[in-house]
Amino acid sequence: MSDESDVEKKLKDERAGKGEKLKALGVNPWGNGFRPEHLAGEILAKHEHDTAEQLDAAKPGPYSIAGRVVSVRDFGKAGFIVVQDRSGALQVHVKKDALGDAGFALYKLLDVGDFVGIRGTAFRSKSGELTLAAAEYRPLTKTLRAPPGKFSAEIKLTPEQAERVKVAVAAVSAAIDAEADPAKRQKVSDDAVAAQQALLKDDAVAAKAIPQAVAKAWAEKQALADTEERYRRRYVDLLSNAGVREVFLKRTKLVQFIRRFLDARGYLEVETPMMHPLVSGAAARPFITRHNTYDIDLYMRIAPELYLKRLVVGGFDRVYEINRNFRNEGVSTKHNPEFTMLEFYEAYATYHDLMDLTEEMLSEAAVHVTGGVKVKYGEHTIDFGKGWPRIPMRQAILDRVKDLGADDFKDVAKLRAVALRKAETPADKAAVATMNVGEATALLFEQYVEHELINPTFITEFPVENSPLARRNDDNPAITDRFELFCMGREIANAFSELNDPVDQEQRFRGQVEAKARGQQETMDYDADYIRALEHGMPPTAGEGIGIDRLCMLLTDSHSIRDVILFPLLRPQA
RNA sequence: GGGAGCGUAGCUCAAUUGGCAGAGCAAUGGACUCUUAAUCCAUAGGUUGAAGGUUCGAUUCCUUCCGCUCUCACCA
Repeated sequence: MSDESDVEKKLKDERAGKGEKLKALGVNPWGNGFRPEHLAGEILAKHEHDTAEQLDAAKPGPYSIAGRVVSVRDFGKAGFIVVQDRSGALQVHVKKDALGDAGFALYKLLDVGDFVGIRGTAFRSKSGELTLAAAEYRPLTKTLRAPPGKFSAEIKLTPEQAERVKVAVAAVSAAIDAEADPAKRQKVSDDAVAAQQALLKDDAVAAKAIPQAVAKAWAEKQALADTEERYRRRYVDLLSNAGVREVFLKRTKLVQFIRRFLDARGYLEVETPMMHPLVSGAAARPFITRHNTYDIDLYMRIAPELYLKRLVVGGFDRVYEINRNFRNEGVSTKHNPEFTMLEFYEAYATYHDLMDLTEEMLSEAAVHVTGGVKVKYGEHTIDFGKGWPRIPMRQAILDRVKDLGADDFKDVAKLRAVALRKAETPADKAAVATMNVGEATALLFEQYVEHELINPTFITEFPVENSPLARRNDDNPAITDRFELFCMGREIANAFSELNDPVDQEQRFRGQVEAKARGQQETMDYDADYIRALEHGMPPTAGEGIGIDRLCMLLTDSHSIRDVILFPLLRPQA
């Protein structure tokens, strides 16, 4: 990770030297102009069921593909290489007979990781793998740096087979890890593979996949594992770890699904400012940036909420935005300074309608991204199947704190006393001592309930104190028409019927300004223009925000937000 | 910001109480025209994250710094 070592320079020089030799043979090592007409995955699918004899008779093709060489097995005057493009990986057989002396000399200058173009016909190798017999070999890009360790190629299996193979691979890995002597590991591995294959003899395909899967597991282990290097040089991580590619493909699928889901319901996708003159829409500390010509400071947005609601005032009564928010706060496995948020607003809907919508959207998203409503996350299985519980916050607390009664929610002293039981530091205890009923209720929820909510659960009836933009409940002015969705002990969504009473909103803004004056850092500014917009009339509206990164973590079994963000923020290296 | 842990060859990892820094893969040279973690023979590859200290001797013990991971706090 430090400066380039002599070894690194030497390895690079060796590859650069092969580039020079290519030039001497009349080939630009970074040339252009090869236009592949087919994809590896396409060719594999087309001939999936063709036998070796059928292919020998038909000689289908010629096909042309281009991609990165992820594996080379050389036999002197012939060799097998595996070429990977965006669709998958296809084996190619090169031999001196077919390419001629000149063409074969180019192949001899190949390094793993280079890009090549291949033209040839399809056949099945003796071991049954669909392979392209290269009639033309074109070096396309010489790579100066070797990929880290082994590439891992894709293997196609049904989910059931994949699960059985996974169990078998785990057994083989355990056997290998138990053998301390590296020299004996090969034999241990062979024996374990044979044993696992015997167990799966009822499923020939799965049994056959075991050695490949073991190889893949081994390759993943040989590939880039250093977390820092993976995050700093994501391109290397992506090109060497198939599992990482899969996670980000799933992320894209998730976002595409959400767009289609909302588009189909008449929502309009919009883009609102990322640079705000005021801090608004959430309780968070902002990044400050500067515009030179206007000579003003601006805040990177912490939420798009007030702009989206202005659009509802303007008549776009179903809008959504999927975009970045920026919060100048701590970094952790669950927090990145910039993160992606879905916010959507629907006029004439209530927060009850949004619970229905959310349940539908996320259960369908789970199926779309993972193939089913039951999603594995670490030790747990999350069930996204519809019928999620909807529990008022106070009820959720009462269910778990047995010596608390419904009437105690009027008694701030009693609430503080219960909260004190879990307050550990002196600072926590001091904070509890000054809390009002709403704040204490919210704290009790965090202390006793939040972490226990594994399957998706709606919590409703939030105290008005920490909901400055939400509509008051008609029957109980102490609570708001709001819910948050919890899953795996984390907040996934936050929604409420919007406050559209300009007078009430003005008072709540003033409350925020006063809190700021008292020294509270995470408050909203007074937004006079937003009040003015409400004075023009916002129809009754419900709105919701969903953290896309965290949802993506749940659906991809990722345990750090950095595993679902392509380029997470890291401290620059000295 | 607090606490705990980690950093050894290009990659993945070893190194006994503080006693000659090793292995597999990758690389280099050679053999090999159906391999798929190809195989076989040979070779080379290191400022053990950085700086300082203790010691006859430090990858190992101590201090400081850099980076990362986990965790707590703030937060979504």
